[in-house]
Formats: sequence, C-alpha cells, structure tokens
Amino acid sequence: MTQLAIAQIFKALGDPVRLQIVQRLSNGAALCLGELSKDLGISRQGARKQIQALVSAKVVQLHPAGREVKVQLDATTLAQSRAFIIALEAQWDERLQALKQFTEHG
Amino acid sequence: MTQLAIAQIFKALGDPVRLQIVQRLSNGAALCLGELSKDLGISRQGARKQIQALVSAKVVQLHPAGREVKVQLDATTLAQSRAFIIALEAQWDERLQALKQFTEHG
DNA sequence: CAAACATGCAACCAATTGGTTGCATGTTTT
DNA sequence: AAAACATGCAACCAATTGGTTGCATGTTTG
Repeated sequence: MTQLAIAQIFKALGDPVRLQIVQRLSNGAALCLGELSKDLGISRQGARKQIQALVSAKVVQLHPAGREVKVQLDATTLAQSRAFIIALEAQWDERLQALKQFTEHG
Repeated sequence: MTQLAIAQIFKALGDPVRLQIVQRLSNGAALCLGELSKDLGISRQGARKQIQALVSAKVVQLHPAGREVKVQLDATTLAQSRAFIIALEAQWDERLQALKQFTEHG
C-alpha cells in the first residue's frame, strides 16, 4: 500500500455525502446507482460524481446489470484504511511506552 | 460523534502531505512547527496550512512553548476514525451473514 | 413499437484547496 | 541591543471539487 493510495481512500471517505453512501451500502441490500442517489439532497448526476470518487478510491465497485448498475462496498479497501490507522496507533503507543521508560529510569 | 465530524477527520487524513505529518508525529518525539515543516517539498507556510487542517479536524493539537509551537497527535481522534471504520465493517459482515442464511434456507 | 426507466456524457459555475510570496511580531542567544 | 530564530498574517494564484443543467443512449415494460 502506497501512502498515496491510503490518502485517496481517506479522501474518498472525507465527505459527508460519500460517507452516507458508504453507510447505506454497508447497511442494506445491494443498491443501484439510482436508488443510491435518492435523498442525498443533490441531483442524480451530482450523486453519480460522488460515487465515482468512491470507485476511484476503490472503496466501492460497480457491477452493470441490464439497464442498471449495482454498487458494492469493497471490504478490502475498508480493511486497508483500518489497518493504517491501527498501525499509526501502535507506533504512537510504542512511543508513549518508550517515553514512560525514559522518565522512570532517567 | 456526528457524521460531519467523522468526515472532517477522514478529510484531514486524505492528503499525502498531511498523512506524512501524522506519521512523523506518531513516530518520533514531539516536534515543533518548524521541524515538522521540513522535507515536505513545500514552503513553511504551506506546511503550516496543512497542519492547521489537522488541528481543525482535531487530529493534532498545538502547544505553544516559548518561541516555538509543539505539535502533538490526538490519539482519541484517531481512535474515533478507527471505531467508525470498524462499525462499518461490522454492519457489512452482519449483512453478509444474513445473506448467507437467506441463500442457505431460501 | 412506444413509453418509461436507468444511466452516461459534457459543459459550465462557484467555492474550496493547496500552494506561493512578502512582511510583521515575539523570543532566544550572543 | 542586535542578530538569529520560530512563528503569524494576509494577499494572491492555479487547480480541484462539488454541484448544476441539458441532452443522448441503451434497456425494460406495456
């Protein structure tokens, strides 16, 4: 995982509309573009752009089916973002631990 | 945690420069603005803006000390973003589980 | 086949972002 | 007190983003 790819994932998640889309997908059944675009407070084409942003970051995959296009969460991408944060936290904890050692024995 | 606050955290993490800053902070000792701004490929003021973005999202805290300003990671904010992703994944897994039940007994 | 439906594509626009430069201000150091 | 250091503030700029509208295209349904 390159730093840039991770940044793109976070960037994709860094918008309330896109976050809501992702939540809907994790929640309910497989949704197509049209359904997913409803009740977001923006136009269908606006929503489509946001979904495309999620596709580019691989947070989501598109599966054409007849006249509609199903949208599916990509769990591996979510897992990667989670792993990154957990790694950060681990480093941070290590550092705190080292600092504690230092103050105790210094 | 409001949806918007979470989105702001992800947005803050959604940039390679800011991501690198966060990693440096999790890695090393407490850094001041000046040190943190080095080797990012941008000017000090440019870096300062990025750091401010992290402050606004509460990914990072500033602690003035004399003529310099120390920058510190906010572990609770990282934890919140981690919790959000994990919650998403949990919902997703639940859904897959339900789907499996359905196909088995349907 | 015609109507309705789901989507795609492109042009356009305002607001935000990511970066710059120049200069001012407060704080150590010598 | 003067020099060096760490930072702040503001104006400015190009590129990206988030949204719109209008229209075209392929796919079901009646």
